[in-house]
Amino acid sequence: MTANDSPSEDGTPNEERDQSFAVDVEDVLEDGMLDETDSGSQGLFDDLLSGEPIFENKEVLRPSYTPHELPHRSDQINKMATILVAALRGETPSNILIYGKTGTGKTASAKFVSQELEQTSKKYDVPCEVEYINCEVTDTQYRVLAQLANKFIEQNEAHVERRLSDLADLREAVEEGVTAAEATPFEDIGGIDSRVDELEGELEDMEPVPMTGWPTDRVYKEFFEAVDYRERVVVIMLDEIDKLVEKSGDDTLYNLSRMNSELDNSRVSIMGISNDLKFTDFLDPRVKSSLGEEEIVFPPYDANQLRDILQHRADIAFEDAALTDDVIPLCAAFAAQEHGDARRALDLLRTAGELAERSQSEHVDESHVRKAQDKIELDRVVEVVRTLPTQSKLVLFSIILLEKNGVHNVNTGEVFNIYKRLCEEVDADVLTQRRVTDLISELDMLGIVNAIVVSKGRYGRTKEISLSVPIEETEAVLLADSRLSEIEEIQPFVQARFDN
DNA sequence: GGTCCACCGGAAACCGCGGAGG
DNA sequence: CCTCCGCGGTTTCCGGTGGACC
Repeated sequence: MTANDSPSEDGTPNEERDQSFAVDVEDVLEDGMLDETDSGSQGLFDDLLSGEPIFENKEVLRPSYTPHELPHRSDQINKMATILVAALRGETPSNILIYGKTGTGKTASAKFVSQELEQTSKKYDVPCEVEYINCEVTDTQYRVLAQLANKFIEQNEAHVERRLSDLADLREAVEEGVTAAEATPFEDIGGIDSRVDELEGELEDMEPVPMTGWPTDRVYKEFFEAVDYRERVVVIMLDEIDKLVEKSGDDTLYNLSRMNSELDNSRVSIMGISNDLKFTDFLDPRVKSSLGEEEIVFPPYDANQLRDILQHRADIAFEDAALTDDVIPLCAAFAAQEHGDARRALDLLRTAGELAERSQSEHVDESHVRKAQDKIELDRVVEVVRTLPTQSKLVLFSIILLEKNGVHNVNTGEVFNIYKRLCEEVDADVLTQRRVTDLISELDMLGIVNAIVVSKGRYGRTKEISLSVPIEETEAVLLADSRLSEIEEIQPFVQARFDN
């Protein structure tokens, strides 16, 4: 449905704000209930606000939420920690490559570990930083480098400004009579001033990299210098790293992985996160070996593990006793069928809760979960159909027209005839039957239609095609396409053909 | 058993397009 | 700037096929 529900792993850093916001909403809910009993007047929203609230904090169920505990991932987390602890000793940690399908907790675990790492580094005052980049959003070498460069330039600026204010304090102290030599390495105020000038000069040089326009090697140089500006260990987290390689090759990774040999002050370590287990096949062997020094695999969750995860989050997300007992096992079972995707399971649970809320029932029960499953499935289909290429839409529409006229298990020939006529109607070029059979097979792969080859003996051999999605909704989506919306007159034609 | 329908699906050629490279 | 190459989508060509019917 909306963009919010799309399964993107965007790392929006405003969870805390969202949570506090969610709490405010709950407060409003309470107030609303009181007001209603007082005044007795029924406004538009009063109905919706009345009744028991089901959610206590819905944000916990959203994909962007980073949990503080990740059940069944302690092995992976510990392994990451044992590798990254080198950073806290000032050594370079090995590069890490993390594999796992969507919704197996890769990003969440990695973010959790990096938060811990940064906190610990502050505690012991070891300079160590983690930079997160989502390569699906930042998908070219230039953008990756520019983003990193700007992050570090910004930090360096802050660092220099801090030093400047320290020096200003010091200058004051010296003027008040403390001998400079006692407190500082500077001999007198003149020494401090010249150091201030020096730093201000450096500050001048730190300009951010523009989002476009520079040659890539200049951006690289800029990034390199920003990182090497002072002593530290930097962990670069590249999420969806397979997307980056797919779209812009392995140059970026090559450059990043050989940086260490040229850096004087700092150390860089790369942490790649990939959905695709085989993506290293496309890499330069040198990059492959340096990047995959350590590999961590995140296997899909099974139904029991999913149940733990859901239980864990549901405790926070829902009001006490808002869920009936079978809700969580059912969500877990559904999601386990879908390759153990935890995000999917959480989505299901949240949608079930929303449906319950909307229908104003006091509990979330099994029926809501089933409805939620249907709704998510429908949303998926709508999305797939909506983004289909025009030719495929025409083919699908032909099948729908036939189906609507009571022809089930249509064969390729019939579909092709209708399709041809449709093409004339909307002024699209007509593809060959050969090609149309391929399109039908694609629709089959997407689960929109079901096509099996059957032999009708004497009367040939063909695909029997039947629709496997709800007719009305799908048709509505197709008609929403500007090119297909003009079709209306085709109905009599199908009828005529059918009469033959 | 042979025929033959009506399409399947592999192979290869073709065609426009965009991007790398001269 | 032009040229060439690779690529995805498409067309052309064609051999293949399971089983109802003769």
